[in-house]
Amino acid sequence: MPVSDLTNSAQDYLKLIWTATEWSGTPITVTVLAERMGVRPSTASDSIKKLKDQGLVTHAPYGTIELTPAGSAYAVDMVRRHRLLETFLVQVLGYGWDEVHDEAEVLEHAVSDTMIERIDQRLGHPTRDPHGDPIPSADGQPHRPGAIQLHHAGPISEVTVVRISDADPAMLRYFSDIGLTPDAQLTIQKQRPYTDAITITLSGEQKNIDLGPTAANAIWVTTS
Amino acid sequence: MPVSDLTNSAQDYLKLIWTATEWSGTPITVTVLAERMGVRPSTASDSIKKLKDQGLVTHAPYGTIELTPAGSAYAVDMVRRHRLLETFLVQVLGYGWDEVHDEAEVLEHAVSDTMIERIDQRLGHPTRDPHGDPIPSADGQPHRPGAIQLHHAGPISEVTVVRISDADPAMLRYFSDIGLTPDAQLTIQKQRPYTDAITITLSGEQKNIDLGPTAANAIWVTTS
DNA sequence: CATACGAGTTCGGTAAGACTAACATCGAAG
DNA sequence: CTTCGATGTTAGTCTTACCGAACTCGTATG
Repeated sequence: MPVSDLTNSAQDYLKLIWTATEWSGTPITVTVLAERMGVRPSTASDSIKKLKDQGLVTHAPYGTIELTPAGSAYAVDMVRRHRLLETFLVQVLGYGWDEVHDEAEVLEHAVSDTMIERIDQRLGHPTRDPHGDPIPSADGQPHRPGAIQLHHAGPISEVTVVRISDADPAMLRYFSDIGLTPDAQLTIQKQRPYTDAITITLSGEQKNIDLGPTAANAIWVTTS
Repeated sequence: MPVSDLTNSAQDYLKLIWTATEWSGTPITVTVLAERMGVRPSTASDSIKKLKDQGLVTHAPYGTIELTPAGSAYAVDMVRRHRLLETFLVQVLGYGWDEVHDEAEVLEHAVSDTMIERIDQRLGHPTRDPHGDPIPSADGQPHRPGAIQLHHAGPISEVTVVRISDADPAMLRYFSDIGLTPDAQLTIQKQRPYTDAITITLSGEQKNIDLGPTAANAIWVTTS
């Protein structure tokens, strides 16, 4: 049963539940789901019930939301579509990495399986999208278990940027400007106590950069 | 007001009304509209009423359907989207000309104006799609007034194929196989009386090809 | 350990777009 | 000039996805 059997809305919910737990293990709540989907909690609650009836999520009233294997498979398929499209837009149509998210958000529901395969082929089966997020292969889903948010990394360490959340285009443009992209190396200078600000230096430069909590939470790094 | 302000359904109706009169001057009827949209006449009738309320078509009950200038502008925009996408799929993703119609039908509602412009640029501002249909420029709509259906061309004439309707993929594959594509030259050998069949020869070959009325109506030619 | 408050749910209601069934109109043929 | 069949319209219903309002759960705090 192809992912196109689901309504666009169901595809969005599944993808969102999956991505919410991709980098942080905490399961998502109805309220957060509603916020990210731009709908009221009552709507999200309704939708979850429908997904449950279809066997795509498990959810006891007032309890946590988890994907079933079937739901997870659909979610991974949507994530694959989204990230392949983002990569395609950047590499073939000259988009900037800050412009692709919204376009891919719409396209992922519209393109056929055939088109996704041809895009994958045309791009040479890429494994990461422009933000560093892994592109699941046609079957299973990979993961990058070692990564943590910059915000939670200890001081002093030399780290490598693994992925940057694609949620905020303006923030992405700023990161572009200062050279902060996936695979960049950086040093965490200090974490001031009682501040959420964090100071970093990019490898090869000596300029200090202060990042607030929003930015520091959007950047995932690894110490390897 | 961009075309994306309309519902997908409204976009489809306008495009269909426009394309129905692009090559033959006769205005479309509710029943034909319903058939081509794959809906019941009652649904088409409802929809036309809504389009009328929005000032996009003129329509007296039981009367003919015509686009207003505003409706026509939206329609041309949709046609441009469709044909640019078809061209893009063939040239960039290696689709066959018989595969692109359905994919473009969905994508035309999903891609942004920005993406359409980048595709246009990437393709070098093409003027005809893979089936020979003219691609309207960003503003006005062109036409190819001299063209007539092969079915209505007199005998003996040497003619040039201008466009081939993209409605039937199987038929397109057959045309491909025998080398019948836009810009092909052909001679009409004879029109048998009391038959809808027509016999043609492609330039440079001597094999006779018989075409039934469906095929002969899908091919538009010019004598120039 | 009671309760208040935030999180979650349930319950009508709306809008778009589709359907079926029943009704209205037009026009051609007798 | 009437009638009948094809074409078109109206009315009522369904589904999906959303909303607001009112209700319920459960836990953190006083």
